[in-house]
Amino acid sequence: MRPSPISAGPARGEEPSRAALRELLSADARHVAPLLLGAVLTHQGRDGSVSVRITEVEAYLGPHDSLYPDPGSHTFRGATARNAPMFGPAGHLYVYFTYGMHHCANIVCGPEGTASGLLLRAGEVVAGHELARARRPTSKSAKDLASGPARLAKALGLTTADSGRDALGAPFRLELPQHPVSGISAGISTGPRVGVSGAGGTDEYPWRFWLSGDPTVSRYKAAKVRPA
DNA sequence: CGGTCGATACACT
DNA sequence: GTGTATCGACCGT
Repeated sequence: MRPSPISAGPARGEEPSRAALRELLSADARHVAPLLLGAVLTHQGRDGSVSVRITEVEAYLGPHDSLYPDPGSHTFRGATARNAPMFGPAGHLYVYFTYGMHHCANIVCGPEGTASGLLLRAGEVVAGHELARARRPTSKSAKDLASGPARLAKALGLTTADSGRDALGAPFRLELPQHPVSGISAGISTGPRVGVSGAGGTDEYPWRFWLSGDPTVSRYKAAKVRPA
């Protein structure tokens, strides 16, 4: 068996359509973001299937691929056991646990090793409402089912057990929208990231992307400032 | 609808 | 030991 070629391209032997999708995701996260908006992520769990149309994402950059360091990124201080999937190939999931109770999911982007990705901040449940509702009994309306990063992860049934798994293959599926070529970036807004304080949380870094006017997009809240 | 606050356990220093 | 890429309950408007 020959050693694998030195190439940042898709894995050998991958089905062409999946390889093409992975190639698209292997671009800079800030360029991938508009492609992911409107895309549908499906998770087929043992208890059923839920599909979410992604309406809001945030780019997090790796320690070496950006013009500026990104202290808001989990990869800012290098690889750890938790963030290892971020250093892997594009299209895989990085799921982390935070605040003692919430899971949040990212799609890894960029060439392998750059450790950047897109946090899935909000979406609209487009299939599997009953299961999503069962997973999130506290949601008051359909639009609340995945309107927030932890809500989205919960609705899709994602946990840290899914971190590192390929979002482009079973039991997952990722379908990009058929954007008219002329309107790829139409209806997309950008702004500062949510909940990131200090550098990377200001509008120097407008790395939050959402579908303009979409009702599932979370309202902007400035990073919490603690009293002196 | 908007602001405040407590809960919770894990990763990392 | 410290801080967290958040949520939901509660309260006032």
